[in-house]
Amino acid sequence: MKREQIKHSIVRGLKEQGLKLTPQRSAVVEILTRDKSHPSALTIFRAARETRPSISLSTVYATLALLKKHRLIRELEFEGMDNRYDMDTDNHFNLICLQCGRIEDYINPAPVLPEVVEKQTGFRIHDVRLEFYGVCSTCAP
Amino acid sequence: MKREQIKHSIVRGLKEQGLKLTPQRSAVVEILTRDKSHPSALTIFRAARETRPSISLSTVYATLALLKKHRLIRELEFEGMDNRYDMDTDNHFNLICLQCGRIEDYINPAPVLPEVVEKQTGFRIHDVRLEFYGVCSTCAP
DNA sequence: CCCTCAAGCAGGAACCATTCCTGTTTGAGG
DNA sequence: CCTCAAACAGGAATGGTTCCTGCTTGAGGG
Ligand SMILES: [Mn+2]
Ligand SMILES: [Mn+2]
Ligand SMILES: [Zn+2]
Ligand SMILES: [Zn+2]
Repeated sequence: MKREQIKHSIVRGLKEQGLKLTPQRSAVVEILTRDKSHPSALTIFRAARETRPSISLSTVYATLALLKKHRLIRELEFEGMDNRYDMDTDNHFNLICLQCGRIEDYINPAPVLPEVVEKQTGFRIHDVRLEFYGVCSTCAP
Repeated sequence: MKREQIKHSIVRGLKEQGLKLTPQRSAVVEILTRDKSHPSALTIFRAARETRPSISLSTVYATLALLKKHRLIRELEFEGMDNRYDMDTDNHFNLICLQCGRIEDYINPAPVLPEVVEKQTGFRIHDVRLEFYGVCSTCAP
């Protein structure tokens, strides 16, 4: 799905749940959409303050928690690194650069199918997290 | 690789690096080997105190950090859940039960090959993290 | 067999990203 | 224009992990 489409589906998701699309929330969604590096709460906060100087870090966290709760975004936790947020909730690989911290997407043509795992193991799957850690092509050309 | 084999390779790894296999470290490794649920530092600490009542939580953390540093074990960080430790550093899927917190292994017969991703993206891969979140067969029979 | 000293340890303080709390603001609906 | 619940800003609290300090241990040299 394209980023602009995902953005609209997030906004739609908020409305469908009877939640308000306030300027603060709009700013957070906008940044999540524009910043392809899977930004952290602090990064989003700093970017949001440029268009909306009075926004607080609490509100950014609250908005991210809200979006996460309604499964409109994905929260990724790391070791020794702030949490990062992924606007794409579809199953895909994230390539995490240990040098610059950027996280890019990698759409695998033949991903592992949860259904197959469920059949084999009896484990009921809700979410999938697929990650490669390493060095991106920009950092090691 | 079998658990007993992995245990020996951890012990061997310590010796190869000129590190001491103290009773405290031995206890931590032993528990990591025995407990298939990918235990947390606190869980390891509590189990270690049964055979070695004077061991401190600091030492458990230090030992885990040491093993991690030398890539003999794997640290897994989660949202709203303590870090967990995986004695198996090979690429495999972890099935994480959101109800009981247990983490089991799933050896995929056809995993995604890092080499393929590297060739396609130019991203140099060091580590792989593959996880399914859901409910295990014990919790939802 | 004892001494030395660096590695390792126990206990507790400090850290800091995230969550929680409280009083204030906002704006949709009446 | 009023009302009131939702949302917000600012700041305090939380807690798993890391850091710090002084003490212990045991391998290796004399
Ligand atoms: Mn992504
Ligand atoms: Mn595992
Ligand atoms: Zn990079
Ligand atoms: Zn379970």
